[in-house]
Amino acid sequence: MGTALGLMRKKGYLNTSMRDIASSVNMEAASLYNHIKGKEEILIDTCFGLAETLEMGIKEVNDIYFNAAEKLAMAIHNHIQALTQDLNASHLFVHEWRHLSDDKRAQFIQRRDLYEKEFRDIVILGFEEGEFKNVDPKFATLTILASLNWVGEWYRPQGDMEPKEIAQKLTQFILSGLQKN
Amino acid sequence: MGTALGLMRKKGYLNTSMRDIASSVNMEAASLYNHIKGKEEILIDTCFGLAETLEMGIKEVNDIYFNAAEKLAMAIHNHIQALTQDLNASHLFVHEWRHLSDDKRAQFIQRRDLYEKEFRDIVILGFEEGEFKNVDPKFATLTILASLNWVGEWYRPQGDMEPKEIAQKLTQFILSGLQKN
DNA sequence: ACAAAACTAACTAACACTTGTTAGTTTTCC
DNA sequence: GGAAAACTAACAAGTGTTAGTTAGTTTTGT
Repeated sequence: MGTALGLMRKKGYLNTSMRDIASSVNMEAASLYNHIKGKEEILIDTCFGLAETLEMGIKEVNDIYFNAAEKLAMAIHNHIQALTQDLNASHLFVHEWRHLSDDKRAQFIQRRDLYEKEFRDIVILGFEEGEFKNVDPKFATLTILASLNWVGEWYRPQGDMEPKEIAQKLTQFILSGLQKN
Repeated sequence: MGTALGLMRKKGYLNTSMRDIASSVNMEAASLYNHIKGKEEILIDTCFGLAETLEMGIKEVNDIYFNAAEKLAMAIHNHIQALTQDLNASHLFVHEWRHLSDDKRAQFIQRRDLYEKEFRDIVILGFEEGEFKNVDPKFATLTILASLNWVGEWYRPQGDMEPKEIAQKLTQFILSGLQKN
């Protein structure tokens, strides 16, 4: 069902009809119901699937590293890997989760907040180590995640920057900023 | 028509029907057409209105300051002021412009790219001055703008951080990052 | 000043179309 | 032969928008 995700990224979830999806695979809309329960299943599976990948990524980070700078670098790397691996899925994850039904949306937000907290803990750890500045952790985390999630908007697989390089530059940027010294 | 923007922010542009908008102001859908040409006009006016505000903001920056660090600080400040001034409009500007009709969307993207270029020129200027690192300007600009635009997602007018303070922290973060030294 | 005309902004009703989904039927494949 | 997967047809609801009308207000001409 990858082509459905492509359509949804291009036209938006709400703007993509079951008939659109069907005709993109030379079918009738009704036939899709032999494979999925309904339109929302696509959104649910995609959003929660990527959520799981990201959660595994951040768990791995905490298992391996001990200091904040290394943790952050690997967390960023894993996040970018997950996002760039399927841009169509990323789009649904970053933008279209709003259109999940009420209960699913609540679940999604909860998991998202938990993931955010893992990042925030790294920022806090860095301060406790004396390595990071005494910034507002919530503010810093939101700003970091904004930068990461936006990568899905401009990254192109055949472009001149690979995910690994993007992650590395982002880490550099987030750790030491734009200014010299 | 501010309540229409509120609905569109809450439910999404496509998910907000003319009947929704009408009943939020105790009217019939047809009556709205005495005031606006159609649903898209709301999206057009909002997206291009905010675009104009932002363009004026960046023009002002270039009129007043000469060095890159000051320019960047004021550009960030103006951007945050514009976005936080009307969160409903910001949401349409950041997320829903995709649903503009083809020609309007093309115009919008063009102006957006131009605005992006103004930011990029500041980054480049900073390098030429010897004040900024030799980063990839396109990458840096996209990352910066991602951080700025995301503010609309978490900023709350009655919250504990004012736009001015947000802009200041963002500038600090972008210029010198998270790490000490 | 006052009737006539024009304008504003609301209404009801309807049009033509699209939406996600279901039921029932036929085809395909092993 | 029987399950999997396609089909046709239809449903009930919702979509943006237009037409035609009506009441109340404002502008105009004499």
